[in-house]
Amino acid sequence: MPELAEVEYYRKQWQPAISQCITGVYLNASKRVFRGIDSEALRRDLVGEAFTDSSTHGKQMCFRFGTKHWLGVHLGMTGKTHILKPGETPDKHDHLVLHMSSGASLVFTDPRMFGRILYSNTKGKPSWWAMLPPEILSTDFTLEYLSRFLERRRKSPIKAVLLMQETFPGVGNWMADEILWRSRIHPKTKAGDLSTHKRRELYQRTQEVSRDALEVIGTDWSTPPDHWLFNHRWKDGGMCPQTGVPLKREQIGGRTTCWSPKWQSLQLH
DNA sequence: CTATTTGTTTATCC
DNA sequence: AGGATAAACAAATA
Repeated sequence: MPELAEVEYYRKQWQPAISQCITGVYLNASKRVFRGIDSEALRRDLVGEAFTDSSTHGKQMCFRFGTKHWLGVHLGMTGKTHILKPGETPDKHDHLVLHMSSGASLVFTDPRMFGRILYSNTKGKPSWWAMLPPEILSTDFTLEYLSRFLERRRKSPIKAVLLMQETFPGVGNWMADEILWRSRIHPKTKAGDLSTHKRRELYQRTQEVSRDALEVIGTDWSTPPDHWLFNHRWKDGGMCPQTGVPLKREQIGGRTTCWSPKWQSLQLH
């Protein structure tokens, strides 16, 4: 499920264990979520270290232990984090379990295993945590920056462009649809065909949807209000909250896309 | 049985 | 070279 707000929600799930020490690490190195990393080092080095910090960047999470242990968690399509109370046992898809000094355990679970664990033992930020694009709500995410990217991806449908993490870190399928609906832009519009006005609209709605999502979902996973597209977009038969007309659903940019005909008009150059 | 899934990486073609 | 597109990954759910 995870886009930027859901990722923020899942980051917070481990917070009750902040400042506790790791007393043991359970993992199964053969699971796909550990692809490309030294999971044996992770298991060996983390024991005895204290949980010192956590943060997110788009869909990436970073948990710090001591001063030089960096644990990256990407939730993929079905990843989750939660805490196991003392005495509770992990289930089939709990791929990483950190036993803490309180007796509780920090768990990363992911049935589909599109998620990924990263680990570095370095004094400063590892590259996977340092080499990241500007966040959508940062001051470096400007209209000019956004416009340059739209020009570079001018031949692609705007829906596909919004899903590109190199410039829209944390935007996923539902956020992209919400942004385009609020901007009144048809998802099939080529990125290069957006007028100056529509580019500004897209910029402002992208920041707005990020803020709204963090406030409503990122805080306590509340259900968004019915005046968002969110509650209407998931299955066939939904109605546009603005026009009352049935929403359309179709594959665009390889993903199921929902939009409101008439409300979102196709821009042509 | 089929089709679907809030994501990313890789291969292939242009 | 860089961009566009589709397939692959894997398991649950309807």
